[in-house]
Amino acid sequence: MQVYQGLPLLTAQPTPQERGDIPHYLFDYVGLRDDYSVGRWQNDAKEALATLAAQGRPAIIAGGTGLYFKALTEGLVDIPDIDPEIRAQIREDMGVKGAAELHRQLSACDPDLAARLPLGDRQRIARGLEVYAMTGRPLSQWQNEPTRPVLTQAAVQLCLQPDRQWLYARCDLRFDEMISAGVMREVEKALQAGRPTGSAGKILGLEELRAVLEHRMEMQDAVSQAKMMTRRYAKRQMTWFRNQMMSWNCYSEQEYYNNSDKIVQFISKNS
RNA sequence: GCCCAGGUAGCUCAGUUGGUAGAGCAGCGGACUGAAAAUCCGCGUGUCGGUGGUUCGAUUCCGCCCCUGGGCA
Repeated sequence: MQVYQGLPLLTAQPTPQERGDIPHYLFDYVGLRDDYSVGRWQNDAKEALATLAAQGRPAIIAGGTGLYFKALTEGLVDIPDIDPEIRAQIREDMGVKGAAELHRQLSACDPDLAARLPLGDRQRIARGLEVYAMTGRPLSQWQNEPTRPVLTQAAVQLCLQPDRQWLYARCDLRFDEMISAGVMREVEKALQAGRPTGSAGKILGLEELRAVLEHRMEMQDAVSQAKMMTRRYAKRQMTWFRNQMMSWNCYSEQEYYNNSDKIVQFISKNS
């Protein structure tokens, strides 16, 4: 979400000052109405890494999206881009016919995928259908192809796993700080160009603040709702980290908060 | 002080004609291959305010006490 333009506060992007001190890549460069995906990010990341490598500078890749890290460490299958019309049609069908009906359709063209997807998983069902419609080949077959990691050089893999209560308190504080930093003005301005159509529409807090601007919701309710969504997201991240990044070096909040020196040492020793 | 109405899960409440209780939201666990700040799947987590009594058995009936809200003084 930090790739999007126009909402640096709401997406908690590094400040201009931070960006001035250290070059940052892949922030603030995608239109709010653009389609974006792991695939595009993977390509952009590959490019940025090559740029840094050419300069002989080390890269620090920071973020909280498990899937994006996975794309880096394991790679993605080389599936062609989907025709926007196909995509739009399937999304419309999803709204009109419902997930269960599309799941039935998926069973016909990709039984293996359908078998492992719940009837309600709109997003993955739609993905399966659009890949088949675009390529004539089931997504489950595509996914059997071997992938190549994007990260070719050895990397120090650090995973921060803070205490749950501490983390939730930070989530709440984060949103309060956004409000006092003037995020409402930022959102109002960003929405003047029209509503985000793609994944940018899912930016945490955007929907709630929009409802406030349109007088459909009280500020107080919007804030607590946005905080709740943030906490849920953090919880999902923790689940991913716990179960998908077990081989990473994990630090709990207590450890990294008090022992940042140790972490810096660890990084410099291992890189 | 008196009279009502309440005290059941973290919250808002339902319910048990007496056999230790269930919804929504919150929360917790899990999945994750191109929308991932997404999309899903699973799971009640409880001294039924306290204390005596009646009863084989009380969260439920009765007494007293405590707390909250409203009314009368």
